[in-house]
Amino acid sequence: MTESGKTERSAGGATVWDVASRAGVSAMTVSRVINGNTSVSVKNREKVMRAIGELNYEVNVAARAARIGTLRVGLLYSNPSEAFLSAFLVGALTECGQSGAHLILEHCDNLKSQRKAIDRLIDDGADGILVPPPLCDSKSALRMLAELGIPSVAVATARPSPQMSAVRIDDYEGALTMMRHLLALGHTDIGFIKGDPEHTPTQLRYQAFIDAMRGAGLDVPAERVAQGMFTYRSGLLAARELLGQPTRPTAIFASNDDMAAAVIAVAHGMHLQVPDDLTVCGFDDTPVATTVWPELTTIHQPITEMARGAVALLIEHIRSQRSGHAYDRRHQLMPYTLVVRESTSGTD
Amino acid sequence: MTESGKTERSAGGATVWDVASRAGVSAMTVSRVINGNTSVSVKNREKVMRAIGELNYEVNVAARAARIGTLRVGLLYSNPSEAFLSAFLVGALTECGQSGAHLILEHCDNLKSQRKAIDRLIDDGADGILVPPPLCDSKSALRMLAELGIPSVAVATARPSPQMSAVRIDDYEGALTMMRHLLALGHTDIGFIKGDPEHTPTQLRYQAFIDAMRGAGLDVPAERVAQGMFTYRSGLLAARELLGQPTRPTAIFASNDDMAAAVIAVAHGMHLQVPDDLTVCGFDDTPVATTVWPELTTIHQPITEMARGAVALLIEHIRSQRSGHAYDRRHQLMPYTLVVRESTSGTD
DNA sequence: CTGAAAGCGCTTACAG
DNA sequence: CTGAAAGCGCTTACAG
Repeated sequence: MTESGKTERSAGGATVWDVASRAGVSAMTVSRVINGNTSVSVKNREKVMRAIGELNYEVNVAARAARIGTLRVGLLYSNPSEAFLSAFLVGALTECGQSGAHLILEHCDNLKSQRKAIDRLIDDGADGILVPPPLCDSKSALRMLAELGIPSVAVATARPSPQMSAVRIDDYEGALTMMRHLLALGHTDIGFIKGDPEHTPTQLRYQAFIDAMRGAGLDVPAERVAQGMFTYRSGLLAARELLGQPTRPTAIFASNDDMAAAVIAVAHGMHLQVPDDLTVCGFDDTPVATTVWPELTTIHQPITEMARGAVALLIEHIRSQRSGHAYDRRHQLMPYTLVVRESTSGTD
Repeated sequence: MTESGKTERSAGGATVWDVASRAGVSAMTVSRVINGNTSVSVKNREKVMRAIGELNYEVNVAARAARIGTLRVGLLYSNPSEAFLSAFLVGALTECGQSGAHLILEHCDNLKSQRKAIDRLIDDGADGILVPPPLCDSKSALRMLAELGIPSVAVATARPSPQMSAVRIDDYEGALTMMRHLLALGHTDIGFIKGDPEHTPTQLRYQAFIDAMRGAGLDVPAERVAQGMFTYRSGLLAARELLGQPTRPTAIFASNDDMAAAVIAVAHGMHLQVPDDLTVCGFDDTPVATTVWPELTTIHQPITEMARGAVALLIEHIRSQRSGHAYDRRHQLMPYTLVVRESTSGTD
């Protein structure tokens, strides 16, 4: 516990001056390079980049923030599940921490409060706004943001607007991957629970189900599809509908985890063993997926990473806007993962 | 979107110099006051405090971090529920963000990896360590930390060690509050599901149940108490045990939400309506409490706030240690709340 | 395209 | 107990 440790442990320790002298340029040039400023000769830029690599230089975000003023990232949210919000916040806060930015939160419900929440965010000095679901699918919210011209990034929307940057997974491919898993297990009679029609992923996940069934030469009778709303309660109803048929499907694909958890509860109520008597799977990989028993096979949507990416995109946008550059909206696709747990098994 | 906005919106804008000139002292004295340094005359301290209030001064954490080096807060975690971890991270990251500190995570399972994880945390420059459950109840982990003499704070342990600061709720009083709710609803035949015996809150929550029953002049037959492990699955087993008796209790108090969610699932399986046929309640108020239907009546444990408090305590400890002061361990009790939702009702 | 200077707000020695 | 000076690492005008 010596006092000397304090400085020694400082991350790397190289400064813009170290990089500058090694590269044979001024600190200013180094600063310009690390901030993506274009007015640096290719030659100098390369020299600086090399020096940065050799010295293992990392910018001191605290010092930068001290000079530049702390960036404020606004988060406009309505009523996502708590689990989603937590995962999202972890990612957003982590990235903000690393960039020395502050996160400010604002909640809203209806249209009128959307307007107010956005105004409050801007009054509080938000330099850009993060828009998670379901707001990222709200036309009115997106329009307001566009009119204000404030940098914003949509997260986990399935149909991103070209006007705005977005970070998402491919919901269609994700659902297709789950279907391949079920088909590979030998299931041919599969039920599906749709999500809230207001959310953009709903249609894509359903379409993947239909396409996969057709692709396998299988019929989809109307009684194998139930409407849900992405809530546990709606899953309860949908599961009773699907399992109350004269003949039962051997598997149910619920288009999110909350509804899949409800299917398991209903199945248990009917003395059906999961997965022996009924295979169940969800989508999203939220905490409930590992809370219930058996744990859910699901598609992992990397919410935390997506939030990090969204903050990074937002900061990039704000930066380039400040230095007067044009900024092209970016649509970033993140990788999803099929997570096989105990709720799915073969048909034999 | 004028450039001028950038500076205007800066938080308040008052600096140590502003405060100093208003208080008629030097910037140094102001700095000493805001850092809790003792060597300032009472008179000057008061003058500074007044000036801070009048100017609405807030220290610029970015500038401080630039000068002092970024503080690193280590988080040593093993296998809490994801929901707990998320809520905890949100609080810890928020507080770290506001203090300009960085959070570094390290995971461990068994004893050997505990040692390694702590070493890694220290190698990575952790200035202090946060210890959430269940590690905060691990004697070996606490001993290692004590031997190293590194500032640490236990969170949500029911029996805090006097050697270490701790932030927690009163588990006994919390459980008592829930019992009063059940008793007030008219329940006299109440089942209880105990938690993992290795966790310190387990005993206290159980004791409160026993004491409340005795206090109301009610018996607690052995078959009204089942052993759980705080997991959903153990709750499934415990619920079957409790509800499989010739006569059923009218209410079940599960000592956490995961187990309470399992009780609801089992009850539904037996065609019992919750809360009409069976009242169910949990403890902790984790996301699952609002995911299941009906939503759970539970005791809200303010994990996010507790994590914030823990980080604040830790930073205070590190600061005073650095400036050579002794630091008294602090045990902070946070307020819990009874949250009444739809899973509990009266007996008539 | 490039750099020398001054400064962001705070704190660490160093004096008194 | 108190303060004048120097500096943390970076960036914003200002020159060239």
